[in-house]
Amino acid sequence: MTRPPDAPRTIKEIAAVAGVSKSTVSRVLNDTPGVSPKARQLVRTAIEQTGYQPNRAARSLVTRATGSIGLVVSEAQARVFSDPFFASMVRGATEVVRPRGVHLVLMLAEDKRARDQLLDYLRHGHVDGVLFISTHAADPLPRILVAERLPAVLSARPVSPLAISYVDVDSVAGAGLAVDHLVERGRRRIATIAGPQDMPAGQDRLRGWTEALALHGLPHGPELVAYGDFDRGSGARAMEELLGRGIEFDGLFVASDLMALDAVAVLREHGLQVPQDVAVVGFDDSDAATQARPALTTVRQPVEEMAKALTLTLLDRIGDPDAPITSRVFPPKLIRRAST
Amino acid sequence: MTRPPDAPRTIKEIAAVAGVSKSTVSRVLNDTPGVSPKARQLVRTAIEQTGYQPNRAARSLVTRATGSIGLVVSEAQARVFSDPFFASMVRGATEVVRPRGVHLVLMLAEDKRARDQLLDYLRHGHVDGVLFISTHAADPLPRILVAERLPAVLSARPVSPLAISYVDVDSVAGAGLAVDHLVERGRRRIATIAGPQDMPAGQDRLRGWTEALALHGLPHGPELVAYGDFDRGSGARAMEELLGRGIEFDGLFVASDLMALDAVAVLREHGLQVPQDVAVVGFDDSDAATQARPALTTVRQPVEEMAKALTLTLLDRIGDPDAPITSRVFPPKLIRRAST
DNA sequence: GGACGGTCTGGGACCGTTCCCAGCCGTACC
DNA sequence: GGTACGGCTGGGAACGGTCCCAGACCGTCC
Repeated sequence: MTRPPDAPRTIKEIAAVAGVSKSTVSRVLNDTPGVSPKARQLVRTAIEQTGYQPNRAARSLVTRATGSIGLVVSEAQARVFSDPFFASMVRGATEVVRPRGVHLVLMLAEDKRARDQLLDYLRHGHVDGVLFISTHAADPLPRILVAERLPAVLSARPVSPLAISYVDVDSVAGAGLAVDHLVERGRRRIATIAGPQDMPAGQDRLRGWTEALALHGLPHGPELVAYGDFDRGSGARAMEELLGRGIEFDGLFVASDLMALDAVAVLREHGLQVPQDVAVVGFDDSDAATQARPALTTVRQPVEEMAKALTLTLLDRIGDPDAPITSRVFPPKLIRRAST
Repeated sequence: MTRPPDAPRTIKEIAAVAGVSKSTVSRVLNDTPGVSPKARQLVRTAIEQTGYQPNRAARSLVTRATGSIGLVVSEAQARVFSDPFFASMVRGATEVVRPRGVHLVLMLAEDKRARDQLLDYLRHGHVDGVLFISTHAADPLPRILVAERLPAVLSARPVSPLAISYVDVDSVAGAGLAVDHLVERGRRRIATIAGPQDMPAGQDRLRGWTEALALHGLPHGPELVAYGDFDRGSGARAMEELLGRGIEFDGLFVASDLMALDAVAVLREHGLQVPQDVAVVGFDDSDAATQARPALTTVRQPVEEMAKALTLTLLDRIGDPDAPITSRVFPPKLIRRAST
């Protein structure tokens, strides 16, 4: 396992071992055509035997690329990390990046000062591209990156149209799945706790709820809607508000798991049973949803697959800055559990 | 804000602007003595004006250092990420690393194959050192890194003695704080749900409980102890076990917040009120502890401060491979909430 | 048989730093 | 006044790759 201390460290030494010139070794390393099969094989075995790996710095110096991409976490709070979304995102990105020898550099932009520093940093070519992770709505960073012509991609659809590739889950369809499931379970009056309406995810999930109910010919008036901000705490307030209106409902679709768990707790405090009195469906399929009692029925996004697609898109764009913008919207999946 | 397109990109151009040689510029950049105050100032303003930043690759090539450290996450599950510990760790490390221009490269080692690849990678000098994050007990990676003489530090005390710097919280003292607090609250029969006894944190927290109770002259026999594995789910089993023994207790110290939340749920299912019938103290001060109902009294580790200390230690060691091993144990703090 | 074209090869300039070394200048001392 | 020495400076050789260019070699065609 351990490499002998005199292992070749340079392309020159590999060339000597293989009996070719360093140019040929370089060609083999970069899969450049115009090398005879024999020479190619010679170099390959020499590399194999010696466990040689090219020097990143030397390569960077001439290619002017760093071989690393920034994983920019732009969020005031630590929320992104605790979000299971982040873990899956990292895992997916890592899987794409690892075999290509590209590094994932973690960068935080928690406040304005940090963001300015980061920007200055990115501008100086410390990374070849940026994988942007944010659940935050009005983040100015993506727009700036696009303007700076730095290859970048987004982990969710931006609030306003932007010349940037992103991946997202089909939130409208997801909300539809949730509603269909509740209807199938015999629920006829289905309320919703929606997310903030200045975020695409918030808008789409509400729209999905509305459209699906309309399709079923069921009520979907504003009296059945309360708003939260996706986060813990806001779900409880929204639930109290809904209950305070004195309207009846036997089904509830909540635009995020965290708010849904809040809602379940409040329902319980009011003596209502889940799912007997009110069946509840969340969104995200977070850890908390699995561990809750009762376990939460929810809508899952294929995050890891999305992360892979996103990372590939970024690498494409780095390879060719004029590569077309290719955003992909993934289909969600309903995860049936005890809350419905 | 935007840099003019003709901004100096090399040390040579800065030298021309400042009217000195590139050697002098290099000296100023590296804070090498032997530069006249006048020349130093000249160079400083030239750099200031032009927004010049040295080329990492060129520097790396000659110094044989990469200017980046690996943030190795060695954990089978995504658990590390959802752990608030991770978020604070990253924030602390970032704060230390950013002003020094050092990069944090995120590396996952989820399974054996990934670990082997990672090892190969680390050996080839892709990072200057490793900041190791793991809550897992028997991880072989730290030992290997030490053997490979790669500068590395650990985010917790290793299971068996190892020539490696680490930071940790004083778990014995933390458990003591919890017990003292329960006693102060008038509790006299205090049970515990301990962590796994093959992990330092598990051992120490149990020892702290035992010693504190002994000091107060209160019972601390094995009938008052049940074991879990720190994780969600195991706390419920342990709680059932304690209750099943039919012994009496009015206080409970649980070695992790996640297990504590489980325990509270089980107590409730058995018709017991928290804190009236049983006062409960957890450990970690996780997000979940704040959001629980009732909010959980718990023991907090100063994670961010620990992360900073740890990162500084690593940087020291990178600067001087023979720097002494300096592990630090931080004092915990009791966070009083509604569960006691 | 020579001109030509294609495939493959090797030499060497270059990327932007660091750092060694030689040389400059001014001062202090004999 | 010459020498020694100190602080300060600049030139240039590395570092390990990529890639341009020139040329070797071989087969084909007129």
